This record gives sequence, C-alpha cells and structure tokens, in this order.
Amino acid sequence: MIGIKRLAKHLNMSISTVSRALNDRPDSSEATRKRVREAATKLGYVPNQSGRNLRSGTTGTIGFMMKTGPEIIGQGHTHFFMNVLDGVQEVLLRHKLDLVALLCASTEDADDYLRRVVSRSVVDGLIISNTRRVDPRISFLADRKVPFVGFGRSTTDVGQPWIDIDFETIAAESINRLVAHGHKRIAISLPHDDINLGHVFHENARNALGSHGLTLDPQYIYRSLPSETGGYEIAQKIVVTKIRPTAIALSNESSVIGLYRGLMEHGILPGRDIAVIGLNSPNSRYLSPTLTGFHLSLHDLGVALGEALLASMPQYADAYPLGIVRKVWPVTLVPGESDALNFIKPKSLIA
Amino acid sequence: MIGIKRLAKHLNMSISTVSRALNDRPDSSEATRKRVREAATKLGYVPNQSGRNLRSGTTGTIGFMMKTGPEIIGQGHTHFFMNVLDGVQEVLLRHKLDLVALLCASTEDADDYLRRVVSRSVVDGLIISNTRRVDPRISFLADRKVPFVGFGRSTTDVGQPWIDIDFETIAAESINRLVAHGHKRIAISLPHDDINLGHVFHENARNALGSHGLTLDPQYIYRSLPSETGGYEIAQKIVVTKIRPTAIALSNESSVIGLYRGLMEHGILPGRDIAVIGLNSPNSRYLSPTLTGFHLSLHDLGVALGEALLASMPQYADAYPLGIVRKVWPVTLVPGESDALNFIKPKSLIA
DNA sequence: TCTAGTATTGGAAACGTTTCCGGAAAACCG
DNA sequence: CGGTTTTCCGGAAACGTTTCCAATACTAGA
Repeated sequence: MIGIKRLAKHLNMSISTVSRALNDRPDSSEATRKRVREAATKLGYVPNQSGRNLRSGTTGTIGFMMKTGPEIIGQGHTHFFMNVLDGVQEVLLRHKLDLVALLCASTEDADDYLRRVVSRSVVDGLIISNTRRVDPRISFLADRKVPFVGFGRSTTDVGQPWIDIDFETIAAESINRLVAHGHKRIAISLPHDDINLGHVFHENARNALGSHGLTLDPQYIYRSLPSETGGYEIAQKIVVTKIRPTAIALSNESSVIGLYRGLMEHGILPGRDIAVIGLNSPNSRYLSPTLTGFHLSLHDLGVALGEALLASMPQYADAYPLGIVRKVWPVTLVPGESDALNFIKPKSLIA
Repeated sequence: MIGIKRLAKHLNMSISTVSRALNDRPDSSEATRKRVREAATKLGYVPNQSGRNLRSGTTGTIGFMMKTGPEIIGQGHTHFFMNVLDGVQEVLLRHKLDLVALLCASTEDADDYLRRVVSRSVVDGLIISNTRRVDPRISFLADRKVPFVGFGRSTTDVGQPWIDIDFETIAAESINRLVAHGHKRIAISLPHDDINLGHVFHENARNALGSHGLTLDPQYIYRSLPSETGGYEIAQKIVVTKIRPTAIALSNESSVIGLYRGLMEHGILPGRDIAVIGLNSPNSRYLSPTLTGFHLSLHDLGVALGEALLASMPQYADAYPLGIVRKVWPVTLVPGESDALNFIKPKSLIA
C-alpha cells in the first residue's frame, strides 16, 4: 500500500502539491496534474479513505437503511428497491459517492440502529424508506443535522426533502375507473397502520368514492403485508366475506401475485368474477388475465431521490440548485384485462 | 460532537488513559474504567470511526456485495439473502462489527466495483455470493489479502473458506425420490452456466440418474433465472416440449412459484400431471398442492458464514478457532403433495 | 527596469484515535 | 526496611490526508 507521501517523494514534489493535483484544485498547474495522475496510476496509488475522512469529516458514502430478517416489509419489494437504488447509485457515482445498504438486524431496534450509524458517522447522507406516519427517525436526523431524504412522506415534518409515489392518483383513479365500470362494492388493500402511504391511499380512495356518492365499507379494507403472501391472505379474507366486494384496488406491487393465486384456487377469476387494479412490476407481467395496473419509472425515481439528497448537502448544492425537493412521483395507468369492462356478470360466487 | 480530548480534559486524565479505559485494555484499572464509561455516556461521547480507522487500519465493517438493477439474480432471492444476512449480522454484532450491503450499480462491472471497494478499504472483510465457476473475485481478494468467505464454492481455489448449500444432496435425493415414484423422464432446472452451483446440481443429478440406469436427456435441462419469472418460463418450455417430462427437480427456491402458475394456466397440476420437487421458502408455504421441498435454516447458515469469516480474520481468530471453514450446509426434505406417490395416471397432456 | 500582481509551490498544522515508552506509585517478598 | 516486581498513568508519536499560510517564480504593465 502506497501513500501520498511516497508518491510525493517519487515525484520529487511536496505532498501538498500532489494532493492539490489529485483533487484538481484550481491552484495547481495542468502540467503537474498530468504528471501526478500518471505516476499515481503507475504506482497504483489510491487515496486512503480513512485519512481523508478524518481530515475532511466526510466519508463519501450514502446509506440506505433497511432491515434484515424474516419479517421484512415484503419480499417482492426487493425488485422495487433494487431498481430505485440503481438509479440512486447512478447519480451518486457521478460525484464519486458510494451507496451502501445499512442492514439493521431483526434483533435490533431500527431507531437505535440509526442512532448508532449516525454517531459512528459512517455516511454523509441517508435515504430512509417506509416512512411512518409519525417517524422519530426524521426528527432525529434533522436534530443531528444529517442530510437525508425521505422515500415517502410523513406527518413528522422538519422541512426535509422527500419523494413519494403518487398514491393520491393511484387511489383516486383506481376508484374512479372501477366506479365507471359499474362497481359499487369496492375494496382496497392497505399496509400496516403505521406506514404513511396507507393513510394517503385510504383517504383518497374514500374521497373518490364519496364523490360518486359511495362510501368505503370498513369490511372492504384489507390490511396485509405488501408481499405475495399478503396478497394470498387477502384472497382468503375476500372468500369468507359475507357480501363479497366486486372489485379491489391494491396499494402495492407485490400482493397481486398472491391475490391472483388465492382467488383462482377458489375459482374466482380476476377480470371476470372480480375486478383488480394494482401496480405493475416485472412479476405482474406474466399474469393472466393481464393486470390493469399503474406503471412508474423506478430507476428515474431513484435518480430523483439521489438528486434530492445531493441538493440538500451543502457540498453539492450548487450542482443541484433544486432547493428542498418535495415531489410526488407520477404514475400512468396501463389498462389490462383484470378490470375488464364486460364485467358485471356476477357468478354465483359473488354471494 | 465531543472527542476523546475533551472527554479527557473533563475527567482530568490523559487521553491515553481514557482510550485504554474505553477499550478495556488490561493496563487500566477497573475504577478508572468505570469513571470513564460514565462520563462518556453522560457527555454522549462516541469514538470517531475515521480516527480509529486511520490509526488501526481497520474499519469495523464487513461487506456483503450485491448488484442492483433490473436483471438481478432473482427477486425472490431476497428473502433468502435477508435471512442469511440476518444471521451474519447477529454474529458480527457480538464483536461490534457492522454489516453493510455493497451495492454495485448495474452500469458498473462487478469486478471493477470490488476493486474499488477494496482499494478504498471501506471494509475489513467480505462475503461474496453467487460464486461463479471461475471467479476472478476470489483470486483478487486473496491477492490483496482481504479476508473473505464465499457463500458458495468455486473451482477458483486459493484455500478460501466457504459455506455452500448441499446441492449434492438436493440433486441426488430429488432424483432418487422421483425415480422411486416411477418417473423416468425427469427434468432439472439450472441457473446460468457461470454459476458454480449449477454444475454441482447437474453432475449429481446425472450421477443419480445413472445409478438407476437412466440418463439425463439434454432437452430436459431447463436453464432459467432463479426467479418467479424464470419458473414461469420453464413452464412455457415444458409445454412445448414434444415428449414432456413427468417430473422436474428445481435448483432454487423462487422459481417454483412461477412454475406452478405457468403449468396451471395450461391445466397441468403439479402432483397430478407432473411431479415437482423444489426448495422451501415462505412464498412456497401457501402453494397448493403443497410443495415437496428441501428445507434449510438460512439464519443459521448466516451465523456460520459470519463465524467462518471471523475465523479467517487474525484479530478474531482466537475467538473462533475453526481454521479454514469449508462446509456443505445440510438440508432436509419436507414431503408434500407436489410429487405425490399416487402419481402415474398420465393424462392426455403428457403426450 | 522596476513594481504589482498572478500562478504555483513547500512547510506545517490539524483531524481523532491508538500505542509505544518511560516513569511513578503501589504492592509484594524476603 | 530495601529491593524487585506489578500496576497504572502521562507524554508523544504515528496513521494519511487536506488546507492554511507564507514564499517563490513568473508575467504583465508602466
């Protein structure tokens, strides 16, 4: 391992000159920059991150916090995160920043873990997802002045930047479309009550129903994990509902797989016996009947998330003069067969 | 942010004494340790990781490398990883080490990324998964003397520790069982040819068939991604096979979901029209007919992986006198309905 | 040619921690 | 009680980098 000292000696320069050249400081000549760069690659010099961190107080890494263990938020969600993170990483790379996933063990409290990570100062900035309705992480990070961006909103508001999927549109358009198709008994799926998006979805679905003179029957609100398994459980619940809903609007992308499976085991075919609107994903691509679902560009969302974070970091703010980014990420409806118009031929099973 | 200096001044001690006390060095008295600890928590002192790193050359973090992006190895695999990582984290926490997932963007070459991570020395040790048949990462890490453990074997052998799932048993027992049930046209699923486990599975399946006087028909080898989608694609391929296999043994835990879906769309019912043996997972729990599959304790595997890594790190070797760990992780078969004994009533569809 | 300004450089301090080393005090032993 | 060992402590150097500051060399203007 060669350090800047030996590199400097080898070049017959002072270490300060070498450092300046390596970092493209304005007060270093192009000639020396070139010489230094060449020698550096020749000798295989790579700056020691710890030394750099110590001096500058930054680490050059951005963290994305997630929990490990069996009861993670939803298995299928991974595709989701992996695409978003890919976009984030793309932006960060441009600034030589690195993205790591901070893995909080299932045995450890998430808030404790965050505290530990922050005080060890292993990252310069953070992305937090699965934002809760009231989220202590937000106030904590604001308090510690750690730059962060929420992937999701929260009622805990410290003026932080966030980007959130447009669940308003998803909920409202789903309902409007289903009502237009003649449905009256419309169900929705919601995540755990803590999660903020559930409230957004709930409220907008209720309002949309209200605008058509309908109400949201509490028995048609199915709470479940946003996973295949969660969707399967919804199907089980639907089957035992006395007066079954004729349509359901889902609030996540994973559960539709399990929902289809569960419904079909009982001879209930989406698009014929029940209308389903959900979110598209690679896994929903092969569903039959094809899914009527909302599409969103996850990679681009990740890019936006990365840019929002950089905009909130003083060092990079001038490259991204965006101010505090608070953006609802657009979705577009892709019609399929699962909510077919020629519905309303209720088979016996719609008791 | 308070440093060790201010802490020392506040205690009227030298910083060396404080440092020793905080690290429970033998040459510090219990009395001072107590005083220091108390003052540290009272003042909210947390050691600066960068300073520590710089001095000691270690970072206190272990990395698990994975790729982000759309074409990741398999979405369902995540549950898999999340449980393994949970076990790893559990072990590491005992030694105040932290686990992070190193996210390699889809646009970046994995080997380049590894090189970058290592030279920036952001981790003290690594776990690499999806080990390939010939894996340059292994020789690179050995060359750089970075402690690591393979989650999976490879023909690239530098004496590194590894832990791998017992695909020998999975392949052989699957075959033996299917043959015992009277099957002769037995198919297997394999991942990309690069991946090492594919070769293990292939070879052992072939040998098991051979021991029964059967051969592995090349047309019954279905290559696919280890994902739901991959399983769905296998079903499509099965359907268009001239003389269809009567049984299939899967080499991953995710594809069975898509396989079931794809088969059932064509009226082919696992356990009646085709026998299926796979790997169990939370998502396979709700399959109907229930899956005959292999179970393995992922969390414990993670623990073993963590211990194997620590055993290979000089600093921790004395706590884990295991030498170089090379272990095939055991699996147990959980019988279900998908390979039911009362099979062999070939419907018309088994052309 | 001299001066003022600019471009580039080297020296040295600083970031926060650990650890080596010498020394002082205490404990032990005969 | 003298000497030897043990226990504990403080001073200072070191890890590798960045950056402030002063100094030098060069350029341009008069």
